[in-house]
Amino acid sequence: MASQAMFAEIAALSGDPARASMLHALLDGRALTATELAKAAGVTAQTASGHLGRLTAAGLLSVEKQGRHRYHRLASASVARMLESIMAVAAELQPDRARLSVGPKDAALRRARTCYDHLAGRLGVGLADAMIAQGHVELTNDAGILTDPGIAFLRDIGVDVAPIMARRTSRSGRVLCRPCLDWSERRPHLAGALGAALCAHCFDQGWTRRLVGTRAVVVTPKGERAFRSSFGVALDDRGGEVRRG
Amino acid sequence: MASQAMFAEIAALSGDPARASMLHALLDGRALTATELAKAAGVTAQTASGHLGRLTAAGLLSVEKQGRHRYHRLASASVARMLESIMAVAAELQPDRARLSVGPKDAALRRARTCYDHLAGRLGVGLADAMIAQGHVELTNDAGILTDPGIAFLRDIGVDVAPIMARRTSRSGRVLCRPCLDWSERRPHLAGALGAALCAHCFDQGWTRRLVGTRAVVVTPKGERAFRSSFGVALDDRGGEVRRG
DNA sequence: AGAATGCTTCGGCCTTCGCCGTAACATCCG
DNA sequence: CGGATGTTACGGCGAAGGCCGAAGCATTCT
Repeated sequence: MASQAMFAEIAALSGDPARASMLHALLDGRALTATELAKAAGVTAQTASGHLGRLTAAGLLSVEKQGRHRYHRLASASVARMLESIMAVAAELQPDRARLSVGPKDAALRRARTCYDHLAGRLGVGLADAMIAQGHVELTNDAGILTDPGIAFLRDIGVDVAPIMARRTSRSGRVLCRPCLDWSERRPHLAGALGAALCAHCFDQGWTRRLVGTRAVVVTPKGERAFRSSFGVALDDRGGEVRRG
Repeated sequence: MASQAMFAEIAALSGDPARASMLHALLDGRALTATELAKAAGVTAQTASGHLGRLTAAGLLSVEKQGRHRYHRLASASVARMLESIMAVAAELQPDRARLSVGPKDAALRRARTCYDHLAGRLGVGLADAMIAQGHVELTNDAGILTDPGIAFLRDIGVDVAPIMARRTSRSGRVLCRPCLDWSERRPHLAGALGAALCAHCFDQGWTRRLVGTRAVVVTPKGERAFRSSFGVALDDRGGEVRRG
């Protein structure tokens, strides 16, 4: 089968440590330069250039030329989903001891991060849990549904629901959404159009801010208040559970 | 990050052509012996043994000893999902010309095959489409929902709905189901508990039968009648579209 | 017990490929 | 127009690992 060779090629490209680091860095959906990616992977610019060339030639990355910079990004959402699914397996196979002995950078990532176009980590799972508790969404590991009160809620807090509504089913008009297994929390959070819209809203409103050079995001004081008042979510700074009020 | 190394290891393991062939062969959910997998990968038994040892050590496969045979299978559903997601990317990146120039084995695979625990190919997509048309399920690329008439329908034709009903959401009791992007049809078919139950029923009733040494399945005459009468689905043998009556 | 089958281990060959140093090309800046 | 910065091309080094033949266990069959 022809696609079998393609399969192996894609997996092999993702399987080199340096390239894996680059893909990992790109998993937050932003476009990064070759130099930034070289630093992320811990290799020289020449080596990174070679890797990026191969990833782009295969179609996993797309490049955008801007002046003397070349911005690389994941070619499509399906590539992001593939990376997520590999991470899910990695998390599942990861011995528990390795998950406990991690540095402060990991702690920040586990607290809140972006996952291509939506929020993940304790924040992402916490927001999902809050919306479930309030009857705004229903979620399983396999699928999810956004309820009418949930649509009203999102509209209330100012989320642009148009891209979400565009995906409702043709027959009943119900709004389905995609869950994404959180590799650090091992529970589903909101992905798909809903997760993307919610994430975009958080950045627009200044509730969250990206940390440079990492996929981690910080919750601003304004965000703390908003998440508490609108969602009833408070993130414990000392690594504990998410609390719902 | 510790999981980053794990990520690269998993992808690298999946990225070798011989191992990719083995994983591919195991994607139908059955357990195969080392010799069968060696033949599938086109390598000698010694080489296959080495590969299988590495895949098992990493946790991607699980082994079951039975007499002088050792049966290998995918370790978990998340591994199967990962493989599917890589295939989805491969299908997306595949140039169209390569998809047209394929042999008869590919034709059989595209007509009907298993995808870990559910049906795929034109048959899988056709069944999904039929259930959508009759209002039994609603499906998007991201998620799906099984309607009350759909539950009744499945019960009518004798499907064991218990494992499906066990997954309904806690609040409203709605039954969500997982779509899976079909790499040959590029459209979603039914996966998750619903897809697994439906697939199991097809084999139980003798509607479909596995072809030895491949993931392809054949539709029996009895199956032809059942699919036509219960689903309104007829598969065109000459590679055309699925027809709904 | 002896033979056959399934699988694994070991040793050696050989290709692949990741890496960097050097150097060239491209773009922006003063 | 030089100089600085970002990126790519080339060549060579070295390690990793895939492959097989030969041989060794383990299990089953006769």
